[in-house]
Amino acid sequence: MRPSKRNELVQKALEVFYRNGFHATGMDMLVGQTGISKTSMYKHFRTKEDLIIAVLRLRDEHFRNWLYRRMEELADTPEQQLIVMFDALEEWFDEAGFKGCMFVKASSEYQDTSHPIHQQSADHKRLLERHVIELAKKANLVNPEAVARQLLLLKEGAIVTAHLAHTKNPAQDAKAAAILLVDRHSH
Amino acid sequence: MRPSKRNELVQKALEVFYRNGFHATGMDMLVGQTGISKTSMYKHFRTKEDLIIAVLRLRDEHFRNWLYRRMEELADTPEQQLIVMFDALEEWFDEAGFKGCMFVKASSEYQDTSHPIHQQSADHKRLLERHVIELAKKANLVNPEAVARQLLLLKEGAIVTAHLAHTKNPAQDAKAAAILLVDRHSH
DNA sequence: CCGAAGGTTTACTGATCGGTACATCTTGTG
DNA sequence: CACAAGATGTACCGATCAGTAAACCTTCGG
Repeated sequence: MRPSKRNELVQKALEVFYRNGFHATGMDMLVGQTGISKTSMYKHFRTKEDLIIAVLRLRDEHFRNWLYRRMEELADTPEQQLIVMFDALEEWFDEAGFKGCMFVKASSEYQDTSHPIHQQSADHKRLLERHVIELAKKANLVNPEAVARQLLLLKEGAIVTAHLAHTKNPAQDAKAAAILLVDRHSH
Repeated sequence: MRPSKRNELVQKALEVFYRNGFHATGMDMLVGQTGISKTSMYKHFRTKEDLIIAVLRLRDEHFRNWLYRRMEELADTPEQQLIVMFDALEEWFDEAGFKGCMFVKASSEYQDTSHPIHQQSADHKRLLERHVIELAKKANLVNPEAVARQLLLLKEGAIVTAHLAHTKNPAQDAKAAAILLVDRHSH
């Protein structure tokens, strides 16, 4: 079983699911869009849900890697990295195919908290939170956990709002609030 | 055509869609859960999408009425009303069947910006924004539009986070940040 | 060159999707 | 009560859903 085919499937399925939604994307559409036969898919993944979970794992890896790296590229100090997170988000919002957070959408379609897909989405958010808390600690902020959670509320709000597009630039609104929050909690 | 049956249908469909999702809820399930026959449904609504739009309209009315009223009950001044919005949200999060924002979920399942369901969701957010901006103006805050948008980012973030449940109490985190924001913009 | 192991494709399954035709029942008016 | 108008329920439509059986290639040791 060549792993390259499997990776190719997950990669392409990610694009289709992100663009089209989970329930709205049938396995037959996946066949058409990926050029991979259905039987091959079911050799690699027992069910559609298993495929979605693999897709979310890949998305988690890609997104966190991208965001963390971009934050490091845009600023040197941990304090500034927390702020430029919102510049990185703005870049993402401006990308052509931007359609909001894949994990929010996944948990919207699989709402039961105990559902593996919902839990996978929650895991992603937990990993992000841990990283931002670490940065807040490195920045020597008072009450780093609380600041981190507040910054992440701004992040989630900005993503949702950017997708619903009822505000011109949520990333910069969020950044302004973030600057205030970080400033207030620095020594 | 008795309007009461129509209202009953929309009301019950709202509950099922909210609990179960839009694509995941078939018309047959709706028949089972509402006790209303499919033909009746299609006499009132040409398509499933039309029904969903009616559901979202009702949800918009109910939710905004509830939130606005609750904010007025919990505080007297416009400035304080902006703050206690997050106490009202917390009450919502603690309700038994809480499953996040119906409009975020709708726009997650109908992603195309030009889709009527997506636009309906965007309309709801716009109406909320207008109201919060008015409050910020009444509170005599500097740059009321910006503060209002920032508060709403916190609101959206709190709702998403409460649904994904990776943080104990997003409403109070958001409230703390809101107090800071409002304080910073008051004269 | 052979043959077999294993991945791939075609063609199909029962179930369910959104939506509809038509017969039946309910209701307001005389 | 009679009767027409309109709402209702049953039974069904083709299309599509997730998932599968079995024939079909490809590849590699000998």
